[in-house]
Amino acid sequence: MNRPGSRSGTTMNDVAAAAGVSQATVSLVLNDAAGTRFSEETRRKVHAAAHELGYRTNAHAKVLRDGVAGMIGFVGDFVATAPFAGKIIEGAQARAWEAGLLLLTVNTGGDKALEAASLETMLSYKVAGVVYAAMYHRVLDVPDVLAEVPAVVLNSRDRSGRFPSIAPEEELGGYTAAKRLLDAGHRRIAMINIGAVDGELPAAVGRYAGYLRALQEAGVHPDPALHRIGDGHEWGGFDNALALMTGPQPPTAIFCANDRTAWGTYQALAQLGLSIPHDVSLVGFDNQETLAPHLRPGLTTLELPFLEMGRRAVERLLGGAERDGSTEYFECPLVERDSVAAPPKTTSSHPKSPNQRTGNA
Amino acid sequence: MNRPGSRSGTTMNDVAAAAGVSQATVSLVLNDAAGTRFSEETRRKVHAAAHELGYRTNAHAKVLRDGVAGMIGFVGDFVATAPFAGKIIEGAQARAWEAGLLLLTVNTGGDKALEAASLETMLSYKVAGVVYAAMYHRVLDVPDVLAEVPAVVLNSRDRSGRFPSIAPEEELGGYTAAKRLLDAGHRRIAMINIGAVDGELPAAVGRYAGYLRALQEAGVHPDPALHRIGDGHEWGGFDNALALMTGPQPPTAIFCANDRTAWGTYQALAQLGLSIPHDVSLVGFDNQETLAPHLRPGLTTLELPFLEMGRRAVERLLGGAERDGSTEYFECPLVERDSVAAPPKTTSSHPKSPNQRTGNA
DNA sequence: CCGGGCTGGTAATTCGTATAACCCGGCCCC
DNA sequence: GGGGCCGGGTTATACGAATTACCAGCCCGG
Repeated sequence: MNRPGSRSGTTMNDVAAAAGVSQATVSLVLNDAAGTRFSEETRRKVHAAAHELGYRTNAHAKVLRDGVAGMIGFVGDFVATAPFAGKIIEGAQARAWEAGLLLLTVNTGGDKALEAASLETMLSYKVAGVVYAAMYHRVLDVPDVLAEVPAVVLNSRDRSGRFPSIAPEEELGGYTAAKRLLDAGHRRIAMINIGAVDGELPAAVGRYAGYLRALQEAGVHPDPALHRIGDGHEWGGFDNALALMTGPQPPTAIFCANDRTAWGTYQALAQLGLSIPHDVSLVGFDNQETLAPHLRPGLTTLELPFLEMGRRAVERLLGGAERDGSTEYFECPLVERDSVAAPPKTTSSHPKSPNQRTGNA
Repeated sequence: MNRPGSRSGTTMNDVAAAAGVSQATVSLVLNDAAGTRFSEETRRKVHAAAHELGYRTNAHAKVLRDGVAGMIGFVGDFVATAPFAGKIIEGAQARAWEAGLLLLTVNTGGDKALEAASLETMLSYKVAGVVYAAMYHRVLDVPDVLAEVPAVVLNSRDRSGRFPSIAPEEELGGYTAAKRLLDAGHRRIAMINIGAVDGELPAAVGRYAGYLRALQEAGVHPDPALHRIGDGHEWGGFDNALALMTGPQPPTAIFCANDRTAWGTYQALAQLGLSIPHDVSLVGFDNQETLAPHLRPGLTTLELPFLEMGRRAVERLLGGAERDGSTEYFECPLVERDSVAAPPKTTSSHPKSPNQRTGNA
């Protein structure tokens, strides 16, 4: 009764006994090992016995012998919890499964002790690699222990440059957003940011840089008064939108550096009686699926390609330890909805264009 | 080079050699095995060597011997992806970790083949049990293979009654929601449901039943015209709210059977120029964290206790295979915000109450 | 009649850990 | 002075699967 493994289920020995062959034969037959020959009769008996007894291979025994496990560790700070980032896990898991691997996930909630302990456990399970994921894009310090195993940093960058990283291409995203508004004809384009542009938030810094580049490329001189720092939440959008639209020279379009900020902006514009996109055009960022498609009108925004990023993280892990520490950037595609239109013709305080259409109200 | 396990890291034998003792001694010392005696000197040497060499136990070898692994399987349909249900994983993981266990998670996305395959893999890893989770509360069929291992159904109920299940207490939730509105003084209380009440959606059926019970208990005769079936999304809320409020006898309060429906209702009411909670009071359901707290005004709603449910699922798994197939229901606490007030005094089309306050506009 | 090759399989070993069984020297006690 | 016992370890084995080396026939050619 105290014998370990007493409830371990059917083993190869049981199958061998039932089929009247040796354990080695069972192993070779079931694995269809190359370069071996067994009679059809024997194969049949083995398969029949295995099926009969409900044989299932003991993964631990296999790993112990082979030295490599069929699991990948996935540790994140709040990834499983973050409302929109579940996709990142989904992508990682999908790719892992294609390679026949399972994901060992831990959500540390920012607890460094838990993080360290779970990494230890993962390593003791001989995971084939570890994906170290962050809820939001930042520069972070990777635990040293990860040097012992293939590891990649996901949705962030490794400060030390030791590990390959995967992150969204923020600057291009900002550029795309601003360009979309420029292409629609806007010239006074505000941006409500989600953090300081001299801080450590690549999203805030990059998206702003892209916004500036687009403006300059279009020959529009950026007005500092049109760039405002929000908090990344509704209030940041609400307050800043209110301030912008009631200011001396209100913009005709606003680039909100994330969707929640955009939501706050919707609410502020509604309060002011301004319509989207007729009076003001809007572009968001994140394509938060519980939000962006459901706003009225639907929010045109940029999508964080979490699914692909998750996939790629595992892909890179599997591709061997290319210990190059390079960062791979993922483009954020523009998702068109209905929050962008041409600027209103009436508010044109700078009648620049000579051949202005004969405007009927 | 082809030797398996060549990169397997330090083993107990290495430690034993370094410390000048036998492998058994290392095992006994490191595990602090009861009933054994070793000199302090030996213990020190062993620990020193282990630390020196960076020894880490090989979990697979241990499991192989002991027969039971330190992992719990977690398979869900869309749980990892669903925006609000990440908490369910978080809770499960937290409880598992307290028991020193890791979660092996798979998100099947509804793919039955993937589900079967990953369950096989989990079982081959000798998981201590499996949590079978569903994105939304329903009655489902559990794969037979789960009978081989402790298993519990999470956020749904097992049709066969073989497995313990954990689900939210929908009826009480509906009752609480309606009672909150009754207590605020409302008598014409509508409900916009998220599905048919004769269907297989316990949330729709249960919440409606609770709503009815609260009304009847308060002596309010339910008006069938005030119960409407939506689709669970914004449009269901929008359309039905519009219909309700423009009907012959509009309600003074609406119970929306989920938060997204409530959001649609907000939008409809805004369009009609009605204010919440002054003109109409609202109660939602789900306490979706990306939505409910951010609406204006904040939505009073019922919270699905996912964190606790996740915890409890693992707890029940660990508590041994109480193969009782009973369902354990979790109460949904009311989360007060600002969408409920007393009914407007002016619209009282049924002057029932004799001592009506002298209403000033 | 002997050797070689082929067919169809088996015995033995390995992975890393836990643990039951055992062993040896010294001390105490009768 | 011998047996018991205790402190301080060691030896051996099992867990389940994969794999290498080997083995027993049998056939065929020279």
